Amino acid sequence: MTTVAGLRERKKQKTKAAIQRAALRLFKRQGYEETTIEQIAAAAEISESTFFNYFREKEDVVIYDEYDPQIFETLAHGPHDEPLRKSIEKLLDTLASVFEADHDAIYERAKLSLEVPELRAHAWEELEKARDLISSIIASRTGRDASELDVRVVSMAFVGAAFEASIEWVKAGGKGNIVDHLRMAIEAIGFYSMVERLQSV
Amino acid sequence: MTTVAGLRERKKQKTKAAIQRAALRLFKRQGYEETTIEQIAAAAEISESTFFNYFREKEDVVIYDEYDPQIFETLAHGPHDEPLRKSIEKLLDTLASVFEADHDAIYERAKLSLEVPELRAHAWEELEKARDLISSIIASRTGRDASELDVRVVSMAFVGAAFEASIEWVKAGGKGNIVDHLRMAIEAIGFYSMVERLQSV
DNA sequence: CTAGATTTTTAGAGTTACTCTATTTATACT
DNA sequence: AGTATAAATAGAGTAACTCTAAAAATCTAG
Repeated sequence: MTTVAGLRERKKQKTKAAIQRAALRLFKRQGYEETTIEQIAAAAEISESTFFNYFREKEDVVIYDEYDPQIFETLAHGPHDEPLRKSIEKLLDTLASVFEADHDAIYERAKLSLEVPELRAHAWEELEKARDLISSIIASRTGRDASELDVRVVSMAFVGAAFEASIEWVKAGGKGNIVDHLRMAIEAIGFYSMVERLQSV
Repeated sequence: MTTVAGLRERKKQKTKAAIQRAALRLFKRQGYEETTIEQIAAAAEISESTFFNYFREKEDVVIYDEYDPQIFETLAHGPHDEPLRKSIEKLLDTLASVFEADHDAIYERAKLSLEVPELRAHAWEELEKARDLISSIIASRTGRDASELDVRVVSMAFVGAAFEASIEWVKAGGKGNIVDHLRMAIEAIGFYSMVERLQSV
């Protein structure tokens, strides 16, 4: 059935990546709002229709992250009985290596996401997905339900911390280690004791 | 100069409120995305151009909240030397009375803001304003700077808690007291001890 | 290798939110 | 009452999307 990864499938991935590259280049040169889909399509040598085959909307071309599945995997399918602190450390390591491997593109996308109001609003949506993921992890660690208010609130605090950390990183021009900011943010909210408190209820 | 509040000004407020009312009625009946500006304008008996005089974009008609200034006032200009817990309690009281006074309209708007993806993303933007406000309050109470990472992270946690609390409230169909949810959320993150920790640095 | 099935790309027409400019109408001030 | 100012409107234009139908590329079986 599937030939290792489907030749067709791989080609599609390449096209998608090419569109994103072309778009980001244009955004960097002339700004997000000033760049039209028409221009992106021309630069990527595809039709406008094809653009919308790959990305549901203009914003998606910035949001789309090929590494997301990898990070998701690390978080969702780690052993659920290891201490939370350890799982988080693993996550931070994964993040660090991803950021290192593709620093420039990630920075450009992060910068856009934070600076273009429209995109910033959208970025929040992504955070809600992250919150749900964290919630399910905390839930499985504490024997609570992921849908309970206090579990969600704690996850939200974590995700908010991550958001602020990335703002800090972008502010610093992508220099320095985002993971350090993240660690500091997690400290500031006392994340681990929040989770412990959940456990005892 | 200004005749008590400017007849012109009051008329504008009325028009704005009328447009919002017409829009919300249509949104409730046929959904947000299914309602066009043309329809709203017709229902409010104004031209499309006028709609855009009052609201920069369609989303604003849901986001716009006449009570915001009041809440802002309570938060920003309270005495900066009273204990934080007391300021927060004051805020919760203000919120409670606002919610009671205009329950239905507020509920409808909250429901829309959380259910329409486009609006939900926008709602986040509002939360960032709230975060900044909280940051400046915490800053003035702790002698820290509102722009520091840990101060922002703590404020973000608070705002995230408020967001989750309002989700809970909407989920419950607007029944029950949102302020109770909020209190519980603030407890869950250990907000007050977070702020104390900021103080001691 | 060829024919048919399937998937991908494309063209093009239509909708809607929003912008801009210019004109008309309503309100306030002397 | 007449003039300055502000608000409402018409109308033309742009760009992001949606939908439909057809063309082109790719895969699969015989």
